[in-house]
Amino acid sequence: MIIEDEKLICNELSKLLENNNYEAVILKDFKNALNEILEVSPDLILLDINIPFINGEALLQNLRKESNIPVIMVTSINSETDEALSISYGADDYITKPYNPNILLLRIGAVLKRTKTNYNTNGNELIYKELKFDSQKGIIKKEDIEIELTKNEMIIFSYLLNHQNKIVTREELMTTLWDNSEYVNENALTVNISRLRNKLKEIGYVDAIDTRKGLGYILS
Amino acid sequence: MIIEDEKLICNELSKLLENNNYEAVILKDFKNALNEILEVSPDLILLDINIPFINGEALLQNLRKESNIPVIMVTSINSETDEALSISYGADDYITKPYNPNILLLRIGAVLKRTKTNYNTNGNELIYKELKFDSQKGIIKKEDIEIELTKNEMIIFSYLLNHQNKIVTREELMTTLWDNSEYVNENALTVNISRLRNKLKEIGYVDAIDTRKGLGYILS
DNA sequence: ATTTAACCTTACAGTTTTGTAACATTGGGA
DNA sequence: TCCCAATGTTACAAAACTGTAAGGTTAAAT
Repeated sequence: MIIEDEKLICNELSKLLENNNYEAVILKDFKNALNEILEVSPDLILLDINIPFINGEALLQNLRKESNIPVIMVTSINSETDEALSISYGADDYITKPYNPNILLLRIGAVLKRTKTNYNTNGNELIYKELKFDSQKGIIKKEDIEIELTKNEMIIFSYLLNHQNKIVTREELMTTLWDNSEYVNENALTVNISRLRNKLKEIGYVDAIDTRKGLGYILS
Repeated sequence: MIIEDEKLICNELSKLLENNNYEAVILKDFKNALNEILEVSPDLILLDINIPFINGEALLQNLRKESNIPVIMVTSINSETDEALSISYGADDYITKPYNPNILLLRIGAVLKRTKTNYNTNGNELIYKELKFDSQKGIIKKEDIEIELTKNEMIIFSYLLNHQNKIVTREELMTTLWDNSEYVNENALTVNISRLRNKLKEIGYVDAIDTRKGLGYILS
């Protein structure tokens, strides 16, 4: 979605995007911008910071209260203040006019790539050696073999993956698993670790999770 | 982690970061960069593109084969070619020297914020109106109330959330749920949707998931 | 207004998940 | 070397999850 008041630039951008297999929508009603954005729910917004009737930064700030749709700010002036503000208000990137079309496309591609995790269910793959772990469905894939993890195993494995090569304390894991519930046996964690290890063993990862006695566990 | 050959800049950066509650590590052995990075497993890398013994772009390219650690490229020349290359090789952002310390900090903050989904188990929160959904643990929070979703409900709700305001076909959901398994009753989806709706109803979201007969479902 | 395919609800039983308990093992310090 | 706290394993029963079937409801098309 293009939010920009100069018709000429709008059309240019539109063509550029459509020539590159994006679907472009131009926001018409600046006064009703927020509603229109949420209605259309675009995959990405190109937002000019200087448009009549509305303050681009304020719009971004309001949008961020309701949505994480990626936003690339387009600024006329290469002002560091604008840049700083855009980023702190939640823009995903910014570019200054006049822009180089190729760079704009690269930036759009880069933003979409790094935000797609939030927009595409299949973007949840974490990689561990030869394994791919779909942290949404809790499925570990090794070539053609697939292993399903239970919810607890998923939580533990995700946590370890996200802290690869770092020691993770038992307490951290306890909190992550049972944060807000009543007391559970300390041993419940040990058992769940054991179960996870067994599943990893099935696909040849025998010592993936190492115990550091007195400290915690480490995935390496 | 700072990857930079000018000692002076290294120290400046180090101080700046530590004054702002980051932990800074300076890469020493440029020839063994990739191993050292993976060993240290930093939360973010500041990578100068022009360092001796190694080509910054090549390093980034190699790093990206093994890890998604966020990288901010630091370039001396404001060359559009560099910029374009960095982004296409997988840098998360870039900044040109001489940099404004405040902007560098903002950019670091922004990159960490948007990438933390992959690095921090608590970064998996999706927002839907007044609800927060932890898509990792499958917990929906509304103020102080919490509701737990089962694995199937999690998958459906995540998918709908990621396609908010868009019609999602039953087939899409079937594939997402049972992609690689044997045949399941068409009705199994209906039942799971029904269960999810009931849980949403418990916290006051009665018509959150709307049926578009013949087309699919829409979360709005 | 009627029809009918699409969708919903409920109950149920097979299966999986999970915390607990009881006992086994381990590794680091004294 | 011995000891013991920390960690592992196994079995088990309660609880949760999930697909199916059977029958009900709905809305779009004729």
